[in-house]
Amino acid sequence: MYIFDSVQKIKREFISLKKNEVSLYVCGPTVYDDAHLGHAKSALVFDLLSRVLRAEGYHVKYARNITDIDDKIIKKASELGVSIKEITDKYTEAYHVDMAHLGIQRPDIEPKATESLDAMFLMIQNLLDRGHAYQISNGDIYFDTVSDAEYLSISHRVQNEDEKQNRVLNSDEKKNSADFALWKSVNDGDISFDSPFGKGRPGWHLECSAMIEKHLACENVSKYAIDIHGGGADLLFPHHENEAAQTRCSTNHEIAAYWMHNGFVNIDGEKMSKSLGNSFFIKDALKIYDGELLRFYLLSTHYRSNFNFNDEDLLASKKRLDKLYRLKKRLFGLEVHSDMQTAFKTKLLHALKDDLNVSTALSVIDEMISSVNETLDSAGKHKELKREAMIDMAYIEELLGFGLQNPFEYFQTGVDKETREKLQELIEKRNIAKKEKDFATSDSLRDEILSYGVTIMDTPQGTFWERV
RNA sequence: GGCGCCAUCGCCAAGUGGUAAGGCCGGAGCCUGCAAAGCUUCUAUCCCCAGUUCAAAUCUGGGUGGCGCCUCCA
Repeated sequence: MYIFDSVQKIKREFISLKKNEVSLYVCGPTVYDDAHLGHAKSALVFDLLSRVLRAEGYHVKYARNITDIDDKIIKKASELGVSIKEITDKYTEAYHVDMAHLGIQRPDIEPKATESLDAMFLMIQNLLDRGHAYQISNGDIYFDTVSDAEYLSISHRVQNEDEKQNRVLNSDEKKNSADFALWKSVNDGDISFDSPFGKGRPGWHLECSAMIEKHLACENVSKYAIDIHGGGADLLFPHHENEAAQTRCSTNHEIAAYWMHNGFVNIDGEKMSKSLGNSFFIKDALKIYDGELLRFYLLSTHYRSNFNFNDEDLLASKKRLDKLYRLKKRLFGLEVHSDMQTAFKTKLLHALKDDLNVSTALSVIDEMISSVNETLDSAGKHKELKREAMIDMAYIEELLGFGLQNPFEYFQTGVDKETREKLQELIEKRNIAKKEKDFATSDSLRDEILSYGVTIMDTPQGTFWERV
């Protein structure tokens, strides 16, 4: 397995801290609103990663957090006059529903900030004890960035002159403008939590560091807490930089051995943002597109590239996914359960092992589809070939998470029962006309069938219709 | 302004030193009563300039053009 480490900025061979085990932590959503396509992309990428690692034989411990303490949640709750739990429960559930539609497996652990406060207190106390944090007069606790010689080693940023000047100009008690809050004290009756440091709420960077320590970190094994830490590219700074600093200074290890950051999703060439009014929520996309198609499309480009979501490309993806299902149609009826290794399986995994090279993986799939179709065309009954193709298809389902539907239903989704029956009736009539070589009638029947927004195809197995 | 990423066929997109994968669209053909589906086949020298090398899309330098982060963000 090779992984592009976005901190070292090179592709590195992946060597796990513990033999055959991988700990993976991905920054999950802040649950104050519906998830958009960007959340989908990130969840999809790391879903794929965990599948590939498992296929490689690793026992994967995958954690993706739910940030359920956050100023935006509190703001929304107070605006609506409800508890933050009402907000977070609602959007956590919505997140799970969206992810399920995209075929994303649930992570092994889904830690919540509200359930990890003990770990945060411990970390803050450690940082205070070790002289990496300080409390100011209003009760806020800050991380002292100057006390960490390695600060900025994750993002490779350099402190500029402005920031140094800010330090002097700053009227508050922060020692350095780059210092960030570990604990915000709250005295104004806002929603807050009790802590050894007084009432308040944790800084958002702290949540992830603490949850990693609590749920994933392996002690005394190496100089790293976990194997892989992932998230969106925008999290590299300041979020991950600060996470790394907190962990480094409060424990005896660095936070992660490998860092992975996925690229952004843009809509028709524009950045998704609320101010532009083009946030594309998953639940809205699902009203138009099949979840599996969205999975296929969002996964079709390398995870590190930025992704430009648009209808034209999505249609091309649909046609590509259709090919897979057409082959599945041809193989329909065959039941195969086998762990048999095939050349295809080896090639597919090999592609994905290379930093999740999905493009190559898809080309391997396309070539398999073409090759099987070709053989099937040239010499009808190839039982062994069909069996092997079925095994290969099952592997695609397992590794990439698409191709799971019944192939006939896949092409017919969204057509009601009444129409189905009508179509079946028309097809039978047409087949009779065809048999009698009454092509004028059969063609007019076909026109009628087409008017239902479907297309038909005559095959050796009979006549089938598909939604256009 | 600081740090960084990217530029490959009409479109999407791999390849990162050894002579350009794959998909969509399009052309031609096979199959088909005609279609559809499937199959066969055709279509790029890699933004520009200079350099390194036996050899560069791949490395170096300089342009040009996109984009990201630096504030909450997947």
